[in-house]
Amino acid sequence: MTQPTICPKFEKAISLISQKWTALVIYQLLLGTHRFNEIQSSIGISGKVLSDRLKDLENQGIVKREVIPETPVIIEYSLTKKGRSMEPIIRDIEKWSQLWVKGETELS
Amino acid sequence: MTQPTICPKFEKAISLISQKWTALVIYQLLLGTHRFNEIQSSIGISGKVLSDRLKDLENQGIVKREVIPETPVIIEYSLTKKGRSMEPIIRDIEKWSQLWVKGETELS
DNA sequence: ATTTATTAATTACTTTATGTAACTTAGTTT
DNA sequence: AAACTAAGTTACATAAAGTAATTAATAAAT
Repeated sequence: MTQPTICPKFEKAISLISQKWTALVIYQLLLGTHRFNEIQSSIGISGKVLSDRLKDLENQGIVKREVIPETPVIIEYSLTKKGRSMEPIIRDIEKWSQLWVKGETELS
Repeated sequence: MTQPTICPKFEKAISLISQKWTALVIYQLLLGTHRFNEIQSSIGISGKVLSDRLKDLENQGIVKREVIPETPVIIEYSLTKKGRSMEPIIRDIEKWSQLWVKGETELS
């Protein structure tokens, strides 16, 4: 009995959004271009992990890293077209959370 | 300068789907009721982690665990209404993956 | 000219999560 | 009785994430 194997593309996508912080980074960048420290303080991620995530996302073509040769140098992160195409996923999670997730003060 | 803090409900939802295996378990249960070993072999998760995930999902009211008093006992897992309400999220990920994720053999 | 500050990281170390494989419990077939 | 199956659990190993100090490059302050 052969198992109906899961589509590798779907699996890749799932492992992307199942990686801690990835969805929140994308959520933040959906609001517009941000600098490293801005992302860090807005979502509360450590520098180490943010650095890792941004590299991953850049390698996957989801985030664009731009060096602005001001003094001192400014590094801007933004979503590519592929990155922006994930907006519906994030919005669905947002909608679902408002309908189904209990807030901190709500009982049962 | 106060950071616009992220909605706690949204954060909860994000941390739910950002947990490894959670989305794949839900994906599998969207196909219908399954037993422990069926889920295990269909998505390739270890017994230990599947056990953890099912407990979490049950506590959050996303999965229902039903003991069928056959001999030997059968334990069936299925989605609750809340669980089924996550279908759009999963389907969006599925759609996105087909459009944007490169398969194994595809170059660049 | 040296000290101090800032940004975008990196490094070393700790804690938490996940993976692996053997074991358990209860009932079942040989 | 020995072996099998389902649904886990346990002990141990590896990987991922968290924390805090450090670095490199440049600027501003003393």
